[in-house]
Amino acid sequence: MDTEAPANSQHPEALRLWLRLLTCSQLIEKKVRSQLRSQFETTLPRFDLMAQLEREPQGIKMNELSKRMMVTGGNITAITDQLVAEHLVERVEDVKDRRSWHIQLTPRGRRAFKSMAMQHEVWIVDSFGGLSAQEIKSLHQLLGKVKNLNMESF
Amino acid sequence: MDTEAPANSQHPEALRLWLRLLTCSQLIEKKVRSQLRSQFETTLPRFDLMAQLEREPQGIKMNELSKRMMVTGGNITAITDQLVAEHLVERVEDVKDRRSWHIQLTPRGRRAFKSMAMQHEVWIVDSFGGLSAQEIKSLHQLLGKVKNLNMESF
DNA sequence: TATTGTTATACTCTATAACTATA
DNA sequence: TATAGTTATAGAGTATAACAATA
Repeated sequence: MDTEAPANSQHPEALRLWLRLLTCSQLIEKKVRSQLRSQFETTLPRFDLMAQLEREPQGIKMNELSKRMMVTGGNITAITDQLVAEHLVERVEDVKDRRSWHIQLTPRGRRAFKSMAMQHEVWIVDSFGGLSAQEIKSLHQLLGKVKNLNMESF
Repeated sequence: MDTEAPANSQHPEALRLWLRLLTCSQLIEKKVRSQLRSQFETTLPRFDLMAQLEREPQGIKMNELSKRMMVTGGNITAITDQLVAEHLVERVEDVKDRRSWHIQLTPRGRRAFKSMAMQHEVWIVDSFGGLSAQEIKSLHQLLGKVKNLNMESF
């Protein structure tokens, strides 16, 4: 694997970078989870699923949700069941393939998501509030490289 | 909260940055967790706890482990119990305060950690393998700002 | 046969709160 | 009273594998 790396030069730096990346995402994630719970009585995976649907009004198949959220299918069924029970999303039949569904936000789900998303945006903007527009851009770009590197093996 | 931010200018950028940060840490974390399980039959919190101890030969109190790992005390007890059962760490009495312990790696735990850490380093170096030393440094520095911003409110 | 989604299940991870013992 | 750690418990989050229906 690791043979091209210049002998033990940037290894400790990579480790420190990983620890810091993990700390950052944990700090923000904990904040988002606890706020979603206390303010909206919901969870991050449920919010994520609704966020996916909001961008695709025609709906998304279970399969595709599973890929995008990087979890296995059984979990998508469980989250969807909950949201259906609360009338926030619905399963719409696929006329061409009777095995699959298009999951869509209901009008109520759309309204609920909008009000959550507004607050969510405030939490996130706060989390990066000390960075300049340029710094945000740099971070985004650098993390783009990291993402591509690690998506390949996925 | 959000009043100083230049009106709706960098909000979408902050959101996109957060999604990308989360994706990156999830990709790497999934890889590390699954490798720790398949190669060493252990978990990330157990590895983390041992990593903390490795840097402090005199041992660390439960309390302090709880802060560093950002989880509540009951969980530290549970992880420690497991590692004690496998003779990888030990609880050493504190002569000055009979309520507390110093948790230390045993010699066996030290050996076990060393062999895991070598592999772990390879996984992490791979995860950032496409970045130059300069890019790693920039990322580390930018994430330092993010960390400080979000540690305050912690 | 392969694929879509479901069901059943088990385990990890975590927080909360009540508790014991020391300080 | 306050603090260090433990115990008990509940719920989130996830993966695996067997399954039914359809392709």
